[in-house]
Amino acid sequence: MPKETLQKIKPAKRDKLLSEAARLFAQRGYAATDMAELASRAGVAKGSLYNYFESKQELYLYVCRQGLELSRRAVYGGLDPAWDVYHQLEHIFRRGAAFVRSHPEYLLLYLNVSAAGMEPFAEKLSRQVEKHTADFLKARLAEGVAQGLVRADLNVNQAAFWINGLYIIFMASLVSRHFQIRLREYLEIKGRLNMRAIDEQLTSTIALIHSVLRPAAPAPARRGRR
Amino acid sequence: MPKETLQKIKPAKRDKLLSEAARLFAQRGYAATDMAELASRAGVAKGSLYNYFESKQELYLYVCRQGLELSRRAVYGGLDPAWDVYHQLEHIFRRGAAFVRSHPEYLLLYLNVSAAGMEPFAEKLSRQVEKHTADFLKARLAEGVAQGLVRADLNVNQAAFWINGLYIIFMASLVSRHFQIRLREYLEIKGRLNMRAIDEQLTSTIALIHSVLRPAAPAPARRGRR
Amino acid sequence: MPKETLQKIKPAKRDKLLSEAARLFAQRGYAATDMAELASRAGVAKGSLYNYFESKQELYLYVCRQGLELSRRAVYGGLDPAWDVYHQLEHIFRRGAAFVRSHPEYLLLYLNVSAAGMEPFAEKLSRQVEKHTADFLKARLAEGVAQGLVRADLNVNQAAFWINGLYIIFMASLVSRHFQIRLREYLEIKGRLNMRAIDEQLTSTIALIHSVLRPAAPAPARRGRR
Amino acid sequence: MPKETLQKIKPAKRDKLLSEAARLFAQRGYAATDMAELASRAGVAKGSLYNYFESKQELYLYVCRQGLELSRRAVYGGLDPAWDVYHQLEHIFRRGAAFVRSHPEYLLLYLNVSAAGMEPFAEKLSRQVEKHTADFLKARLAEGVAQGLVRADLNVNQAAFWINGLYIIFMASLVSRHFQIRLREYLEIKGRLNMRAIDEQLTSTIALIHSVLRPAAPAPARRGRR
DNA sequence: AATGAATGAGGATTCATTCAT
DNA sequence: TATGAATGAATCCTCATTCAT
Repeated sequence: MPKETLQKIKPAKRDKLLSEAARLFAQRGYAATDMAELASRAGVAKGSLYNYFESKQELYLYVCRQGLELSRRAVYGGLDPAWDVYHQLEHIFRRGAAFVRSHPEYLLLYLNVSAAGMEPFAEKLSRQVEKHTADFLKARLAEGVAQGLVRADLNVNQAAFWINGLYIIFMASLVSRHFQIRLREYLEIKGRLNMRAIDEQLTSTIALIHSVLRPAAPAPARRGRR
Repeated sequence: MPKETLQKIKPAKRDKLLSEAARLFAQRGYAATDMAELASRAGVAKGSLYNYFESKQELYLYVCRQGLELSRRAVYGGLDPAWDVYHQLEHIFRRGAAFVRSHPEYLLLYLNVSAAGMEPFAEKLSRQVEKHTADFLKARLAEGVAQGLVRADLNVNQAAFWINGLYIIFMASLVSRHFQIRLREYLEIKGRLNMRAIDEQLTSTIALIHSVLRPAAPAPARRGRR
Repeated sequence: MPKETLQKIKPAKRDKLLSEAARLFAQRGYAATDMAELASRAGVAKGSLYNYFESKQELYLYVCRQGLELSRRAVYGGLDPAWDVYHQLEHIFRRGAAFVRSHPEYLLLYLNVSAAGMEPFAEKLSRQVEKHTADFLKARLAEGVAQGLVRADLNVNQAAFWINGLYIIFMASLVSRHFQIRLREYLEIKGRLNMRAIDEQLTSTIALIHSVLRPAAPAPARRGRR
Repeated sequence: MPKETLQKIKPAKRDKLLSEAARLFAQRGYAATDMAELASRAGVAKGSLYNYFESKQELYLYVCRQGLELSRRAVYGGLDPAWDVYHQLEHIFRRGAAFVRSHPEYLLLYLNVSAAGMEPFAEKLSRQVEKHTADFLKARLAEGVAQGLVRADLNVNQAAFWINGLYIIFMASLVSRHFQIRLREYLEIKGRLNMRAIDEQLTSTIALIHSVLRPAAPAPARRGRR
């Protein structure tokens, strides 16, 4: 979607441009981001932006898509298909949190697509963004069911839906001011939001998912477990 | 925070203004909302807006706070403190969904506070918004634990955190284009998002919460525990 | 020129209004003075201003004229026609300085008539303002000449012109920020502008005028003076 | 202080802009000057003004400073340091009058700095404006004293102060409506203000200065004093 | 291909004045 | 007569985009 010119410039320049764009859009939001400021931060002439992209919108879309790509690579990279559902889920949550901490801009961009006035972007991005994770989660859950690791009566789609829901809320709590404040209010954290608190919360969320997915304890042996 | 003049105008006019403001801000977002258009939609002169509010910001804040108030009344109204946790939770989810369906604007405003560039608003609104629900959920859960209706080993704060997280994601799915698309993707809904689908999802989310909170059930011996 | 209504209100109220108007117009200038703020400072409803005056312009003119009246009374009051030119001139300079110090607003209004964009006001005020002083000075100088106190070859009109010029510059130095800065630069005053410095300057200005008006020393006795 | 962009445009365009700005600001005053109108008069887009200057204020300051520069060059240009005080003073008065007649806008801008509400500009401009002339006048007078051309008992600072005062009033009479009216009133000029009248007045003002500065003249014994 | 000056629609806010109460 | 809410023209400034160099 960007012009071919974008491919012709030095990769370092392109990367600088795209990462500054991601940072700025994430920080200010789409409307409040100034193309002139973006150009100057990226060390590029204002006019050049329009040599690379048709418009601010196109640039924004491209940055979002690229962020999605990066996020995916970071989160799904190193994932071994041989692992069981639980292992894979935990991997995703932990890698996701790590990536979001080092690159908050991409999650902020994601959250922004649900903001008011961003519908045109949602139309173009949302399905593409969600499909991958939805398919992945559903597949893992189905496998889990098949392997007897997951309750057989689970509604796989719904489970994927709320597992991802928890993921979103959790990640949002790491980057969005609002969700940070919310987290602190719920968890009654007074001082700084330290990594330990986050980690505990992460662990507990994963445990929650486990406890819901796990097949009901075998009927005859209800006693004596744990 | 609004000027006193706001209190002196005819309630019908004020209500019209505030509801149009909520609608417009929710639809377009803060930055993209034009005060002139708002004025004309509200049937008021542009200058009059500034007789009522110091600035666009103040108006926005007021509309958000008012939306919060309305939402609370709608959601918590009719709630009987004698009900048990599960009943109360279900009431809130169902009333919440109903209110959000009839007044999507207020949830959209809520979602917007977490958007990029809205940090100044988050600082002023978020705690105020979240505290009420957080306190309510924690109190109900604690009661539930005391009554033996909820697992004794539950971390109440964390539980409140993710219950509300599910609530947010669910409600967002009713109003935000992005979350609608996401819902349809996860639940594989092809046609229109009908009320039945929503209701099923609601029911299943409530069931999920039940299943997590419920004490591990020693089937034969429900009596006599604790 | 103001509406009759102005005469019907309580004198205290009217005085308050006019003095606040003078202060505000003097401080901010015509354009930057806000009728609403003026009303509120004067303890009067905004609408009432328009019951008393047709327009901001009319109010401004009235305030200027009233200031002129007050200034005159203050400056020319207590002046004894029996005094000689020099005595009368000194009286005027000293009374002028005293009045300007206690009511800077009126001199500021005067200075403002010469500002850009104030031509419509100049057309209506300037002659009226200047005529009185011009006539007075010329008459005194002519008398002085007739009495042999003033050089017979004096061009009375020109002398009146520059005597008043010195008066204006001097008084301006007491109230206008620009002329204050100028005074301090010329007189090399570092600290605060104290009353003594002002008084010295006043005395020296009067001496200057004396020295110019005084008839040339009698030819035969050039030696031995001073 | 202006943006670098200003230096990069065609000089003709820049000159046109600055001279139109000077004219308009001088005519209307700071507050009443409309940036849009200025732009259109200068044959420039509104937005371009903001490519050259941060704000209306900055533009105004720049125009004033530039006017000061031009005035100085016009007035002090062609002045021979070998001339005596009187010659130099006369040069300055005559050149000043000529410049003010051909470029009234700059003197109007100067006068405006002393208007109400212009204090922020006075703080930034006044000392800079006055220092040069003050220093010049004092230096010339001191030289005059040293050369025996000026009364030894002269208070140089005060003399410089009122000589410049007369200069200001005189020049103001050429450009400000108010001071024009005042001049006509004092000098009883009925018809148009012709150049002859101005010139006479100029000559007489210079004569006045001479008469005050000149050492008391012991006619027979000019030699041998001090 | 890169640059950055030029453009002008757009948008928040102010304020003199009007007018219904 | 007093009031102050209502009005909308006016004004500063921003910013995406274009285009000449």
